Amino acid sequence: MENVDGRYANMMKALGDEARIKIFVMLSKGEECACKLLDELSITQPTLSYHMKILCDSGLVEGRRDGKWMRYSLKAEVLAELIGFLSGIQ
Amino acid sequence: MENVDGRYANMMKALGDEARIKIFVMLSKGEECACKLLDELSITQPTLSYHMKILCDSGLVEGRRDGKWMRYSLKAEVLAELIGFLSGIQ
DNA sequence: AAAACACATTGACATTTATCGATATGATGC
DNA sequence: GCATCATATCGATAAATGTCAATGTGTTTT
Repeated sequence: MENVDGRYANMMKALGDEARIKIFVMLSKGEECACKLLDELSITQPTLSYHMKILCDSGLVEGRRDGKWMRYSLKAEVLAELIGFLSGIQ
Repeated sequence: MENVDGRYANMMKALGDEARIKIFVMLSKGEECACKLLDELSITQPTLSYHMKILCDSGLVEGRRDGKWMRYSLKAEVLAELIGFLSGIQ
């Protein structure tokens, strides 16, 4: 999966899930801790953790530890890349 | 799956596959018949048909019959919607 | 240092997905 | 009308995915 198409396919696969796209939209308001995301969604904590890993692996999201919490945020430049790729089509 | 997030999640799920994103990029050069797509990809004819259905169901692609052939093309306005949605994030 | 908190990882499981061979459908040409 | 070509559908199957309860890990609080 390490060609160009694969990279973008991977990003879109990451966003191709309703829970994850909701998370992504929430993060567009700014950095959020996992616990905050958790109580906006009807999923368990392990499931959230699973989705966050997929989002981070795609490159579209990053997390940092802040004491007990994990704070997640968008990587705007990666999203911009994806938008650029899609805009290049057509 | 009929809320807004679901609609875009569905589009990204459609593009979240390497074969389908390749198809999508091919279609960006203009309308193509299935047979042409088929010999650019290392998949069987039923598998291509399966992928085309997913792309069409997402709204990003449409097909029309032309005699024996099916000609597929991008729906640029739907792609533009998706790009607009992503651009609204961040 | 023990308890509590926030999150990640593991193992299990059901569902979905991608794939194929075989077959059906629809159009064209003879 | 029959053979052929292009595509879709069906049935089967293996692999990937999303989900959870249970448990592990790292951090803070008492």
